[in-house]
Amino acid sequence: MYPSFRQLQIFLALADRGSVTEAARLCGVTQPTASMQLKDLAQTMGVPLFDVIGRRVHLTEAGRTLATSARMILTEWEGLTQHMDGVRGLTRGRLSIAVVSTAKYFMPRLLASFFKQHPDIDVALEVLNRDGVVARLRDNLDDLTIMSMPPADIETEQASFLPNPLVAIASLDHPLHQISAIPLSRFVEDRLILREKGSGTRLAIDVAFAAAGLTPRIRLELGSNEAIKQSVAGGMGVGIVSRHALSADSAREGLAIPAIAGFPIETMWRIVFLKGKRLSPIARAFRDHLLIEARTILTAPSG
Amino acid sequence: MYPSFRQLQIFLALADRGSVTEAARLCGVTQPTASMQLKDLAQTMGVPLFDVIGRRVHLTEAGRTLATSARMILTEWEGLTQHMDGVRGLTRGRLSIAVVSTAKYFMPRLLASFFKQHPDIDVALEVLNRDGVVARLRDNLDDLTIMSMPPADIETEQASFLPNPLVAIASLDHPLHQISAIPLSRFVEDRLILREKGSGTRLAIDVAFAAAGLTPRIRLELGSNEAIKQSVAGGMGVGIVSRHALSADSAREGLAIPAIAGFPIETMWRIVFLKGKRLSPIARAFRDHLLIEARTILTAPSG
DNA sequence: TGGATACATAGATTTTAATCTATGCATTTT
DNA sequence: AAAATGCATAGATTAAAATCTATGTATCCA
Repeated sequence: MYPSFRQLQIFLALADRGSVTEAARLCGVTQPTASMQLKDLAQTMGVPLFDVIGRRVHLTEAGRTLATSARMILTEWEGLTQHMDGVRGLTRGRLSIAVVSTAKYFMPRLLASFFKQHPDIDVALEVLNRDGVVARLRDNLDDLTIMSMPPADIETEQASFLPNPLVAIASLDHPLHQISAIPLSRFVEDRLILREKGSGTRLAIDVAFAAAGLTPRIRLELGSNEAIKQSVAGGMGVGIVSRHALSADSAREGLAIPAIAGFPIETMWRIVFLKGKRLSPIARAFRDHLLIEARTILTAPSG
Repeated sequence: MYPSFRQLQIFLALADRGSVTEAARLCGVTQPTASMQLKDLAQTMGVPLFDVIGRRVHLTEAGRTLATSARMILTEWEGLTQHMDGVRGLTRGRLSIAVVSTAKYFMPRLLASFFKQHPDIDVALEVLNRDGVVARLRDNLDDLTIMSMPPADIETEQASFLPNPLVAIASLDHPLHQISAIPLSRFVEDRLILREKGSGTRLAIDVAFAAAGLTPRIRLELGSNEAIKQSVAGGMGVGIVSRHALSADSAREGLAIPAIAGFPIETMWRIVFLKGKRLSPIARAFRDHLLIEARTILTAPSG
């Protein structure tokens, strides 16, 4: 029913060279082997592919047709294996990552350094809030996902690669700054400006407060860190964001970080993927890149 | 190094159905067999092609790439086998024939009746003088050749399918017509108008004359039967042509056939091909057609 | 007419391919 | 928790694939 790729290869060699012996040599087999394979192939096709007149081999019409198809098939396979070699060798391929919104502040720099090492790789970076990322994780839509609060109801493999401290922020003129060591109980007297439920930041905050036996009172629930910073700087209240959401000189943004007991809330950025998933070589390379380089790159002068 | 077509087939089934068990059923094998084949294929590629999360199968990026190539390869093969089935079933294909120039008078009718039975067949009909046909025969450029005088220095297979009588012709007012039984010796007193050396007609004439211990004296040597007929009708002398070159009513062309001893020179139209050549199914069909139908068709009212 | 060349076949061997049944393990559903 | 579903592995069997050496036969060339 089907030929073997080897048979096609030998047949193509025959078509090119016009000689069974030559074809055999080209394919690294003995002449009888090639002869046999060609015979089998002809039988598979059910039509004579060539005839031998004297010591010369002539392809039949059917043989020429087969040669064309065989060439196409082997070329296709050749291209595919080269592509796969590239993937294995990390010179090309596609890397798809879903990250939680706060990660957008540092992922670009990590990606940039990865690009330098693997210039031909395509990266698709999906930025969503935690719920969105978890949904993609569940459906196995990405090579890797990045978040701080992996879901407990899905079996995953995880690797931490960077601290993700959540800090309290207040406007520069907020009364909180007059106190030097602020107890958490004092802090929660204010109603807070926080990320929405469904965000990782919010989940971490809720978990931390619950552990202290407290529930935060919410003034404003916002879908973006920028919106929170703007609101806090505008004097609408105190908030909590990841330190990564703040620039190195937060005062310039009109924000200060009061020293509050229990802060920063220490979480970690994690690489997360479904348990049992076999990472592609590229994904593995990127994971290793994060594990090894994240601290270095993000504490360098430019970061 | 190479996969098997079967593996590609199973993998495509997997890609379509998203389940190993389904793919196995589709390909008519047990689940473990499919599982094994897929594993082998992945190993051949050197890259994971899919991962199993829970009871769901997800193709990897590499898997999708392979699926595309596999689909192309199997489609190509599918098309090819259909084509070959057509060739085997004589519904399509190409038939290449080289015929000696005199055969052009009757080949069209034989081809027409063959077309009726095999309408999708392409025919390439090459018309040359005998030397040209022999050259093509030697190089095995055609499925079949048609001639009366096969070369003796090439080993060929032959089959006669039709008489090819060579007749003497003279103009209607030629003095030869006053004689009732013309001896050959009288005939050769005239200088003759004949086909060129290298034509089959000429060769047959030379052979026949040599057998009678005579050599024809040549007045005019022409490359076409039509030219000979015109010259003879114009009174330039007597000639010899195949009866096939004459219409049923030769008088209308200004020609008569004097009754000369030794005429007509009886030769046969032959199907000729190199010994050892394996005829394509179409060529075989056409050969059979000639052997069976030639007399019938050419003696029918229209011929 | 030898000698060289080229394809085919025969016979044998070794490998590997393809497949099965049985079973294990994880996940999903009831 | 039990039943059902789905993939993987183990172990075994059978088939056939791929290959070799040796040999036969036809052809071409000098």
